[in-house]
This record gives sequence, C-alpha cells and structure tokens, in this order.
Amino acid sequence: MAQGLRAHGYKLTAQRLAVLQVMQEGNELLTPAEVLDRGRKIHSRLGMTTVYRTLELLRELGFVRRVHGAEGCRAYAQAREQDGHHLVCQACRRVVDFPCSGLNELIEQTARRTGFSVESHLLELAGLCPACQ
Amino acid sequence: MAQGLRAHGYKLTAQRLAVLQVMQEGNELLTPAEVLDRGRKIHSRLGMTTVYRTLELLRELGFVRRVHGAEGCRAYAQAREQDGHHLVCQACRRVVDFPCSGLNELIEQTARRTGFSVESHLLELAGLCPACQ
DNA sequence: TTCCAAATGAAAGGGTTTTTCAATTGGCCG
DNA sequence: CGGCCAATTGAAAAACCCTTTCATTTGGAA
Repeated sequence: MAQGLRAHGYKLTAQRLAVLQVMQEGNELLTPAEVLDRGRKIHSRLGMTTVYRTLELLRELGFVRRVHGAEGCRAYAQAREQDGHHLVCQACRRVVDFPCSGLNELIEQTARRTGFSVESHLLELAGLCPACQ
Repeated sequence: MAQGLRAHGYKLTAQRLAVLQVMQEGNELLTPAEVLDRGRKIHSRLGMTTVYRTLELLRELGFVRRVHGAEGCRAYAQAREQDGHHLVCQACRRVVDFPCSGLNELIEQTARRTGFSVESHLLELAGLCPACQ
C-alpha cells in the first residue's frame, strides 16, 4: 500500500504511514475519529484534517472503501478484494470483503428494464460474524 | 400514504401532509433541506425538526427509503416497490425502484462462504436515466 | 365543546467535516 | 551532502448538519 502511494507520486510522510498502518492492521470498520486515535499512538503528531484527507486519498487509490452502515455513514475499511463489497458484523464491526460477481446479472436485468445505464453500484451486507452469533 | 399514517395511529397534521405531498409528487432524490423548502410552499409553518421527524416516520412505515448516494448520505425517495432498492440518475436525480429478487442467491452464497448470518442488505445503483443519456 | 396526549418549532447544543493559511518537510537535483 | 520548492500538514475558524429541549399548539376521541 505504501508502494502504491509512491507509485502515484505521493510523498510517504509519517502521517500517511500511520494512517496506512492503522487501516492495515485490523479488518474492522473505523470512523475517522477512531483512525485518528489509533494513528496518534503510532505518530503522535497527527491531525484530524490529515486523517480525513488521507482516508479519501486511500479510497481514491482503492486501498480502502467507505462503508455506510447503521452507525453513521462515514466509516472506512480496508479493501482487500479488488472491486468487491463489504459484509459487516453488527456486533464486533469486523469486516469481510466479498467479490461482486453474481451481481452483474441483476444489474443488467435492471438496466434493461428501466432504460438506465448503470455506472456504479453500492452493495453492503450486515449481520453477525461466526464468533458473534 | 395518509391513510397509512392514520392506520398506525398517527395524527394527520398539516405538516405531515405537506411532507407527504412533497415525497409523493415527484420521484426525485430529496435532502431534508429540499423537503423543507418544498414543504413550506404547501404549509408555510413547517419546521426543520418536523421534516426530519416525519421523514424518519415515513421511513419506518416503509413509504420512503433513505438513499446513500454520492452527493451526501442523507437523502430520501419515495418507496414504490415493497422491499425494493433504488436506481438513481446521477444527472437529474430521478429515482426508480426495482425489486430485490435475484439478490438472495448472492446473499446466501456469501453467507455460506463467510459463515456470517446476514440480517440486512443495502443495494443502490447509480447511472443515467434514458432522458439524461 | 372539552380535554389531553401527541405533535410542533425556535433556539440551543453537539458533533462532524471542510476551509484557510502559515509553517513544515519529503525527496529531487546539483 | 545540502539546498530548494512544491507537496503536505495541523491549528483554528468556519460551515454544516442533525438532535435535543421545552413551552406552546393542535388533532381527534369522548
């Protein structure tokens, strides 16, 4: 992920590396405030503004994805699957990626029926992970 | 929809009827602020607080649904399909409902693979409507 | 008509996200 | 290695959005 930043011409600052590490070390859903808290344990001089900016940057690069769960609409999780979606545990906030294959048929069918051209889609599942059931 | 409110024991106030009418008269995506603006043309004494409360009430009753689009995460649209999802035009914000049948297979497959029990899902499509293409 | 629980909205409160701008810094280049 | 500069940062302020509070109003049952 760090190499990814590099490759796109972004500087590898201590702040970015801290946010990166936070997003990589678990697979939980994290709000910007939580990322700030955890990030400060890695690099004490880390500001809220930078957290917001870095999370959006990582999202643009496809390293993290936003999750619109029940608990507020601004949370981020690591994107492990390329072009995948999230399945979130409502109890422990653990996140699992799953591929979006199988959705295409439904999308095409809907596009045909409505005449819309579908350009993007958002799919999220919520439930209980094996440990929390 | 008004009868629905009645049936659930809610009072039919002028404010609720105004919000209701706003949500019924188009099939656009509307933010609470937009609902307030339009609602005030129908009933000038309408407050922001009531708009928020009424939209949530209508959502609980299944008359409207929240949409988490690109442009902010709090918008509402009329729910025409029972238990359906939204397809939003990115240009004109027109909204079309589509049934969620066909998604169940994907959900079950994902549940089996991950061991999660899936309790809810969120699916939204975005694109261009026939007129805007 | 009377009455009261339900409903309302203005204002205050609270939290989150963005903007601004002066100071800092990563990393290219000589 | 050291200088340089555009990229980056963060504190503070501003902007935004949503919820709570509470005194007042009101729908509709009796």
